[in-house]
Amino acid sequence: MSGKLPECGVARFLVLLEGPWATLVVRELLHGTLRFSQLREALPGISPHTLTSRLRRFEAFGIVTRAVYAEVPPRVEYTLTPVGERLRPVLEAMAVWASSVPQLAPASAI
Amino acid sequence: MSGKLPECGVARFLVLLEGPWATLVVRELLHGTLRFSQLREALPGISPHTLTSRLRRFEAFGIVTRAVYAEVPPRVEYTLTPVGERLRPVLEAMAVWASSVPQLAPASAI
DNA sequence: CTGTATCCCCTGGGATACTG
DNA sequence: CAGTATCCCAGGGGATACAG
Repeated sequence: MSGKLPECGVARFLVLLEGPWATLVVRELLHGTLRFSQLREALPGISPHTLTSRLRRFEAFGIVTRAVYAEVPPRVEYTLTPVGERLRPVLEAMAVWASSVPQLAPASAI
Repeated sequence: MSGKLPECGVARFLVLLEGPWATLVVRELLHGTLRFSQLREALPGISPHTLTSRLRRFEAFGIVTRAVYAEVPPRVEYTLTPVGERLRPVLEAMAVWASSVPQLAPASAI
């Protein structure tokens, strides 16, 4: 789908963080390393299907590392790479914008 | 779709700028007021269908104003509102991130 | 020039159920 | 616990054609 997009830097960001949940997952990981179940708790409403999908993409893009610990019960931890950490200013800018626009069109959106 | 998302500020941003083209349209309008045809030229590959769809949403959210001039041929100009202008830092942050990560996983993405 | 109308495809995302 | 497997839906986006 992204093949038709202009090849600018912003476009690469948009492909990586495609979909509403992607950014929210990154946002949680900016708090530090988290396990799969911790991400699910931190993101009420997300399905395991979606969460796995986003994490796999993040791994492929190199913004997240996946550490598996052979324990019982099993433990898997996800951590942002330095490249992923560098997304922090972007997320902060989003938050700043949102806080500066308290009332935004709700159901009026098409 | 967004009904299940957490109600945080970032989520509102994500709903507004849903889809890869949305952000790119805003990016062009940050250069100043543009006509429909100018946006199409600046965004090679976008269909009129998609462009109209995004612009209508932006109007509904109040980040873009639509000015129609009853001329022949007709002229319609789109301009960012102050709220829309405030998105500039976010786009800049995205660009900074992208420029700091020259090589990002291409076809390896799922 | 500035759209609108159809029709179609793809992918994000949800629900549910089921393993190692 | 950490997923995977299916099936399904909604909406973004493209292509084409047509209208004011």
